[in-house]
Amino acid sequence: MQMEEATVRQLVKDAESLAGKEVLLRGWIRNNRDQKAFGFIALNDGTHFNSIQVVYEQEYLSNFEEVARLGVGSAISVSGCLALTPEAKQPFEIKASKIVVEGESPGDYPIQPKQHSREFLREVAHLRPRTNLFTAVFRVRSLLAFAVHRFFQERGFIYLHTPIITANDAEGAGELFRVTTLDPLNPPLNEEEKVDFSRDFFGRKTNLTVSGQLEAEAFVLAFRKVYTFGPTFRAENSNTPRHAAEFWMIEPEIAFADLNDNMNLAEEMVRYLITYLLDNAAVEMEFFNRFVEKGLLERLEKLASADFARITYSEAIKLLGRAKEKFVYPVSWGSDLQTEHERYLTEKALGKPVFVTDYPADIKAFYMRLNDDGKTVAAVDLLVPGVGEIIGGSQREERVAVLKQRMGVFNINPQDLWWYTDLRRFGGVKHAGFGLGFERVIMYFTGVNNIRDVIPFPRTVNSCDF
RNA sequence: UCCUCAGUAGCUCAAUGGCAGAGCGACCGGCUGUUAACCGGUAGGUUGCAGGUUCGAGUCCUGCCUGGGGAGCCA
Repeated sequence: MQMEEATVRQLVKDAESLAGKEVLLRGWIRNNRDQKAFGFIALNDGTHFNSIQVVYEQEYLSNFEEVARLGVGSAISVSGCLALTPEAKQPFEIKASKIVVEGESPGDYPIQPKQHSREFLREVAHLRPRTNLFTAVFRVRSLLAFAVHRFFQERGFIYLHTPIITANDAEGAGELFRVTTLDPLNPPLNEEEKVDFSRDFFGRKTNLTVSGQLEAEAFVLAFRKVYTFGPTFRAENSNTPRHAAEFWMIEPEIAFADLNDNMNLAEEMVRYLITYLLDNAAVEMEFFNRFVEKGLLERLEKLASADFARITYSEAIKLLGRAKEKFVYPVSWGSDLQTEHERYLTEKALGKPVFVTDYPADIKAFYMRLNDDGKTVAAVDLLVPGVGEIIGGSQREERVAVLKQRMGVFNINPQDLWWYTDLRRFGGVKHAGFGLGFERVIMYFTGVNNIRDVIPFPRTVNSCDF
């Protein structure tokens, strides 16, 4: 008789009613402890953070010896009876009547039933999803991605796929990855003996996108509310726990909206995501709270209920000027906030997430709307304790004349972005948006403090393994 | 890119300039309810790489490589 296959997720949910029933499970061994005539296997079947204890006995298994020798990492199918064990560490276990070895794992399997360093696990990135930490991290990553879509879809946003390959060279958001089919050893040359990109695949210089914002602005003037959620590429030589060459960014854009609407959206979104996680990943969050960052849950619950702070850049400068803290970098109006300043603001002065708005125009991008004072732009950064900047956004400059003047200041030829200025000519309205670093949100919500540990196969400077 | 710390067994780490070790893992054996099981035994090393100082270098010096942390850039 073919037994119906069960999952650990189902068992956890319906343990009471399934007690005494025969079930079939398939999964991977996390730990195997054999004794003379019986043994215990911690089995993880991938459907739940928790592993299930399988009890096997010589008396009931024809292949007891084989099972007892199975190493960590081996794959098996288990048929057995679900037994409630209220007095034990685990609420229930499986008494095996049959175990089929699906795939053995020899003694050089690198993952042991103990704590490994994150650095070591990065070197075995193909196996690390079989550890508790990465099981939890990538479950949360998946849940958060879904929550992002749900948040926007519930509010009538259109999900927009902006191009991965672009010819936009104008935004200045960091170094670009060139996309080319030219032979690097023998490229075609023009009359000036320089590489002739007109003979490249697209007939021009192209690169991987550093942001979908400009394209999102085109769509927001048709759909009113749009968001992008996709990979982004920066060829920066950044060596920090917060930067990757390939990461995912969420970029909502809203029309008929100003900077305040923008912040309201950002705040509502961050809160929504936290609440979603606490409601849907309780086991994983409890794990992070215990083993990754003590007090994480308390911090997030507080975050979900308290308002974020909002201060202008000029207020922030005053606040920093009055601080007793000794800063390495001087605080002065006109220069960008240093990491130590941002940390002081969000961690010490205010002790919660803070929107800093209205930065000096000189240190922000050309597309940000010039304020009436002529000195600042309607920009906003969201700073959070521990991680720093997770959101950067602005109200966009919708006035053609001002936009062109600002392009001039930044040495951008308006012809190169003719379509972008066109958007202002034809029914342009005030609009705003922001970019949210998806990985930084995961870091912030899980306490995992290195971006390389929240990306399945991270790409960073000098590292593109797997 | 700059500053800083580190690199010793598969993993986590010890070793005053003087015999290269432990715990875990692996392998072999024991154990009637374990749960990072426990107990006994065995194997396992070009001390990141290349030079140098020294009677003698894992240890000191120089360069390089790799990794962590900090800074810049940013999400």
